[in-house]
Amino acid sequence: MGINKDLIAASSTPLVLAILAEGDSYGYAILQRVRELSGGRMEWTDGMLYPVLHRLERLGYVEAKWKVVENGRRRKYYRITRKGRAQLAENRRQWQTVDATLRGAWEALSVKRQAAEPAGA
Amino acid sequence: MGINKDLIAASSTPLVLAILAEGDSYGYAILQRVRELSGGRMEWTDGMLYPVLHRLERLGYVEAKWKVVENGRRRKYYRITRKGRAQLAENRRQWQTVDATLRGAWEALSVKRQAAEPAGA
DNA sequence: GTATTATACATAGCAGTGTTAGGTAGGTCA
DNA sequence: TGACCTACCTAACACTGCTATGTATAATAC
Repeated sequence: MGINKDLIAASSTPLVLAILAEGDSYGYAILQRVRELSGGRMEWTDGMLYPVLHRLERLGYVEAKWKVVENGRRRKYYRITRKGRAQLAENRRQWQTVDATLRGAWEALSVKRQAAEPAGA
Repeated sequence: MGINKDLIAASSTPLVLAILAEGDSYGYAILQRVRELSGGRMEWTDGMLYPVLHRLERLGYVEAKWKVVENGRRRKYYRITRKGRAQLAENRRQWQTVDATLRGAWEALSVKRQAAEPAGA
C-alpha cells in the first residue's frame, strides 16, 4: 500500500517544488494537493513535510512568509524562488533519466518473457 | 550531471532486481548493465552497489553463489528469488504511482503556463 | 459547556543508506 | 615494472524520512 521511504525521499523535493510552481501555498494545503495529484495513493505525513520545507528554505529554493487568514488562523506561505525553479527543472531531468532506465529494464524483461513463450504458450 | 542520492536510493533496488530477473549476474557486470541501460547517464560506484546486494541477500530477495570462471578468477553470482520477483513487482507498482503523480504535477504546470501565454505570446 | 475533529506549525531521537575513501587480489599488456 | 581492468569488501560520515510528541486555534458535535 504505502510508498517506500526511498521513493518518498526521491520525489518529495520535485513534487513540493512543482506544487509551489503552480502558486504559493502552505504546509497543510501541500499535503492535500499531494493526495489529490496522486489520486489518494500517496499520503504524506506533516512530520516529514515540514522538515522538507525547512530544508528547501535553507537551500534557497523557497521563501516563507507568515500570513493571517480571515478566520484569524496563521499560515506560513511558501513561494518558489528562481533558484528553486532551476532546481525543479534539474530534478525533473534526473527523474526522467532514471525513469527511462527503469522502463528499459522492465521492457527487456517482457521481451525476454515473450521470446521464452512464443505464440501464446 | 550526476543523479542525486535519493533518486539512486529509490531506484537501486528495482533496477538491480530487474537486471537479475533477466538472468544471474555479478557485481561488476551489474554496474556495466546499469551504464548500458541508462545510455551512460547513470554511473554507479561499486562502493554503493555491494552494500545493496548484501542487503537484498539479507532480505531474501536474492541468493549468492561463488563461481570460478575459466580464467581462474572468482565471481559472486546473484540469482533473484521468488520473493525478490514479488518485491520487484511491488517496487515497479510504487514507482509508477509516484511517476504518474509527478507527471500530473508537471502537466498542471505546463497547462498553467499555456493559459498565461495564449497563442504563442 | 465540553469533547472531538480539523487546521496548522514544529521538533527530537531512531534507523536506514549513499558517499567517500580505502583495502585486497588476480589477470592482461606494454 | 608499471598501468589498467576486473572483482570483491568495509568503515566512518552525513543526510533524511519516520514516529511520536507538543503547541495552538477554529469548527463541529454532543
